[in-house]
Amino acid sequence: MTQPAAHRRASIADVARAARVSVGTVSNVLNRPERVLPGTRERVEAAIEDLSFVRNGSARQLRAGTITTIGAIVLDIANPFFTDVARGIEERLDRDDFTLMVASSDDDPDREQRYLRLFEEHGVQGVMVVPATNDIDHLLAVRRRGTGVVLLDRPSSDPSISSVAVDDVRGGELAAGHLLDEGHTRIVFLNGPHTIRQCADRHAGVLKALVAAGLDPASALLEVTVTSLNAEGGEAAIRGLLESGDRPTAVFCVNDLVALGVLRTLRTENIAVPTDVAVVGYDDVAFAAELATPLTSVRQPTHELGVRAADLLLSGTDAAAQHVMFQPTLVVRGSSSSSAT
Amino acid sequence: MTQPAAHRRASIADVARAARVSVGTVSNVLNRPERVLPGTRERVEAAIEDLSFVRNGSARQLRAGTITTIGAIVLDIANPFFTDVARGIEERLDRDDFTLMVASSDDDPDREQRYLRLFEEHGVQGVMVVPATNDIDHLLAVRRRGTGVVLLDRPSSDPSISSVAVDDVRGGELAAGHLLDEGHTRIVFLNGPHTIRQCADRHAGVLKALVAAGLDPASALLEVTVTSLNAEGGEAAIRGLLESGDRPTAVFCVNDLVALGVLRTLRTENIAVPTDVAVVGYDDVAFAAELATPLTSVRQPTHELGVRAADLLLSGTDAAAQHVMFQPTLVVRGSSSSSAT
DNA sequence: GCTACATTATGAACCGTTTCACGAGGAACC
DNA sequence: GGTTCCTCGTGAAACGGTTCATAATGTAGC
Repeated sequence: MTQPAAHRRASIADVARAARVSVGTVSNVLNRPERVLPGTRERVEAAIEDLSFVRNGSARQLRAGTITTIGAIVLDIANPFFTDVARGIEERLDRDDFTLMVASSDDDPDREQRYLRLFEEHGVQGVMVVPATNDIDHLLAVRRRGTGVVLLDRPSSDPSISSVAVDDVRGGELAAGHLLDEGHTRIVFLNGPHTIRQCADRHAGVLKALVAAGLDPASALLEVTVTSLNAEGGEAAIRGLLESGDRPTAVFCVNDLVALGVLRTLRTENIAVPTDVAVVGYDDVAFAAELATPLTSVRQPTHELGVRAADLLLSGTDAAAQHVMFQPTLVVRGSSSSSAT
Repeated sequence: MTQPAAHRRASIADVARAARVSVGTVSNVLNRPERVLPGTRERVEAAIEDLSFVRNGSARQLRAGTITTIGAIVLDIANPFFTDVARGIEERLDRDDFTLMVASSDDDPDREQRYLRLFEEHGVQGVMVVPATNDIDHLLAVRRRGTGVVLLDRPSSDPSISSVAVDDVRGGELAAGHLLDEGHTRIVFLNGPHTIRQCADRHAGVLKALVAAGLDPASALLEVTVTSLNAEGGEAAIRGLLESGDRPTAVFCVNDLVALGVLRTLRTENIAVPTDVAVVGYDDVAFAAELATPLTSVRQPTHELGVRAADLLLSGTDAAAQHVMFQPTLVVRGSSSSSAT
């Protein structure tokens, strides 16, 4: 039995040698088995097995060109919103036998760039990105070079790039409007940085609601930027507010994880929800309804978002870009209204 | 201005031509800029910009050999347990400037194979896998061919493959033991299929606790296999039990998502927790403490699990395999004990 | 026996990088 | 002025597949 050189993966040439055929034949066995005589095929297959040969994807792709993989870059892989979207994407891709690779940018433009570059250099068919910054020039460049790009959870400002988003202005408006309806006259908004479009939009929505109610945003709104968009960030933010003596009566959180941190803190501080402080979240994650004080939240069609995004990427490499905008809905629960179910 | 051929990405040769240098020089500008005279370098950089050249990752890798990426294959990307682990992995990889690609197998051995193959063919330095089956021969084969493999959340039965796991037998024992301590004499265990090692192990732990308490498992334990390991699966399972008239007094759920579904259902059915039914979950996800009835759960050091796994993969390609086993702890809350805080 | 035509197998060209031995042109030194 | 060293830049040889024109072989038909 011929041994391959130690520590070197067997190549197609090794297989060819072992099976006493040419490399072309091995390649045919791999890609168009019907073209090779059963006897030869078996010999080749035996050699493959014997040498435990694995195709070199880089070489294959270098010559063949394409690959049926698409990449997704989300802001935070630990955020249920994004993973729900990812499930939607996967579901759709599966139908066309595409595979999905997920990477997390952590809101860091550099990391986003790094992964984007990695995906592009490896020739994925397309990337779905939740951009960490407002500026999408780098994505336009990727698009121009021939890789499909779909913006996730963010309307596209450019006609050449498709996008699938949920109306965040409307979401902010729904949340703030609800709090105002409940009689609050001042809202604390625990938001992320405005460099994240969703955050800026939700802020705009809040303003819209305040103005519609005839309030002056300067006094009726306090926006606090949380350090990280998760429970720890929410906890730190609300704790900061409480310690400064500025106890809010209504808190709108940019996502449910932040809201979770807020609820947790309010409970340990024995502050009643919604009597003393009303809380509204965003995303309506699975556990929102089951919390100690069920969380009022803005629901987004996450799964559908992912499915649709994958749809756009698969269907139209050449077709004109499409911009899909879903509408969010408000789910009122006990954390913001004592009259809620 | 020279235009590259339509629909063909610019290659290093195009750049060389445009900058009137050799391909070797372009490569040097890309990889060891200090070796080329500033003037030439600038000319090359201008050409790169001009042609919006992007390295072909396949070609690069084909020649250069390695790549600083590692792949992770988890059972369910929407499960917080796995994404928390992924965060841990990322944190560790970042320190060494490695990148992480995550894929989700959905408990499907075929999908696991597909992604494993994809990762291996593309020459990742290593893969971290939560295997969907008991049989890990395919992983051994990958390891033998030179790609690093670390088993995630699953003790390795093979000396050549490192693993990082949490003692699931102990976890099952803790959960069941606690329920028995609370006075229950019959436990319903909503478990996943035993083909998933974690499920089989937790079951073994439950048995151990029952036997230690002098009970006969045949009558003191009812194991129900849930269709999917999430809230919907939990809801369906408990609903099935209730409709069959077999109302349990103590339910142990294989993870917190399943427990969430159970709690949700019990609440809509107006069944009191823990008075009528005690519930224990597994994973101690972030929201467990904040639920309407705070959920008793088995806590696993998820983040640490990920960090340690990445550690093993990065440190020891050649070093002997290591098997790390963490111990879980039980966090008692209101869902299982009226005396809990 | 000769041509015509499938059917299989072959081997070289090619994909786009990196790497490396080598050459050209100075500078430095004796 | 000749030798030695350096600094830059060159060009061709890999890397490991796929593809395609071509060769070898066999079969049919006349």
